[in-house]
Amino acid sequence: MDKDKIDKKDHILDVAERVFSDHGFDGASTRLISGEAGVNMAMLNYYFGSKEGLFLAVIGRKISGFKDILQNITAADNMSQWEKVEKYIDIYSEKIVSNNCFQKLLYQEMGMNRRTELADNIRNILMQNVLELRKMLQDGIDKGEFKPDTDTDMVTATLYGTKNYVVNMPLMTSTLLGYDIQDDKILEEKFKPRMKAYMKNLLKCYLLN
Amino acid sequence: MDKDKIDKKDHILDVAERVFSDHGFDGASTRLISGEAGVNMAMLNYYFGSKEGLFLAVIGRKISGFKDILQNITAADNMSQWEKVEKYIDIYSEKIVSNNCFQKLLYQEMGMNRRTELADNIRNILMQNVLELRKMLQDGIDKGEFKPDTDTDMVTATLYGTKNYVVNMPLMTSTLLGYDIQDDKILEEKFKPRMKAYMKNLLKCYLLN
DNA sequence: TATCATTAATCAATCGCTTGATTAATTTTG
DNA sequence: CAAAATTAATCAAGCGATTGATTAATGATA
Repeated sequence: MDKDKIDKKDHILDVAERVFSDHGFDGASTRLISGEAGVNMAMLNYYFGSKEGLFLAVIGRKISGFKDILQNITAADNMSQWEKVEKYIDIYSEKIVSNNCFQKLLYQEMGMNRRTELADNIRNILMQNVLELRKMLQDGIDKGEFKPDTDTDMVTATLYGTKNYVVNMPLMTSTLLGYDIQDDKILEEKFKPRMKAYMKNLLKCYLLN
Repeated sequence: MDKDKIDKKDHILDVAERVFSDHGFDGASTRLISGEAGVNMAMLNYYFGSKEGLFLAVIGRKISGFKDILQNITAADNMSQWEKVEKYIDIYSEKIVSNNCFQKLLYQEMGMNRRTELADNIRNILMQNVLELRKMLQDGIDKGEFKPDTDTDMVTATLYGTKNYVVNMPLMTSTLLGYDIQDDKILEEKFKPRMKAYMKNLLKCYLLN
């Protein structure tokens, strides 16, 4: 069945996502992935062509959809630029924090300086989101809603960087914050609201006149 | 000669540090490291016992002397809390940005969830710095200099996270910022000042009444 | 000082093993 | 039956590590 095939591919992708983010691209062997997924090793190549193809598929699956969400925000005419930023923070916090497994994966792979086609692809995809946010900020400046001396690029770095810092080093930040952010319940009830409130507050002070 | 031996080991460590942070632990093969360092492969094992030993040596060398930078600031009595924060930003930007190679290495290792002695050591050392900053912020609140609703822990995440984001993903942020932050000259003349100014500005808005 | 002994440093070659990928054979499916 | 899916077996390449041989440096001896 086509259905079963898709389900199976999806299952492989689920497992691969976890294994990749636990061990990194190099550290995650195809044997380990296929073993954990309970499928024959050759299936990975059969379905995804190569290890890199599998990795791309993992990433591609996650990224599709996020882009659309962003453009809905930026396109909206009935919102002030600040309201858009707030909305962006909400969506971003909600989306990414619950997918920290994937996020770590990205961040790890991007940190490496190897200029492969894979890395370039990822970079391009991420860049689209980043540029979308920057545009949102720049529009706010142009409309006189945000301070004219706003460093839009650094604000982007702050938004993404703050979240990455917390999520990518859970063992450290859990000590810092005083609760275990790897616990889903705590993450949902404590960290997400805190992250949203803080981020809005921080950027509000910086951006608004 | 003893001198030559130390120099050579140091040279290997220099190269290893770069290669490790470029390719990650798994991605950096001993052949690549020894090749780039211009030494025979066997020398790595001869000097450092194993690949992991080499990795430990790279980190160990950096870690020594990391501590007392901060305490000079926090101890100063003739500065306002905000001035201390500014000073901290200056030192931090200066120190870390120029060591971004090592920094990337650290956070890469921390990102992986393997609980090794190595990872724990790194965490502890980083934690000392983090707590120092938090104390500085808390003092500011207690003295009524900073807003009472300041989220000190998230501020530290922002400070460290923003820098990490830029430095750890140079190929992406260089596109974003419009210049190559891997170029030392540009880093020194353009990025460092920009980073300092932005960070002070951002936190000033958020912290001060 | 000159000769021998010992240690440290370096090398090419190679070990056993794992890697990602492919093959050819087999099973399942429609 | 034909096509698609799945398997075990196999491949060359690369991995970290080790080996034994060789050279350079140092120490000991007389």
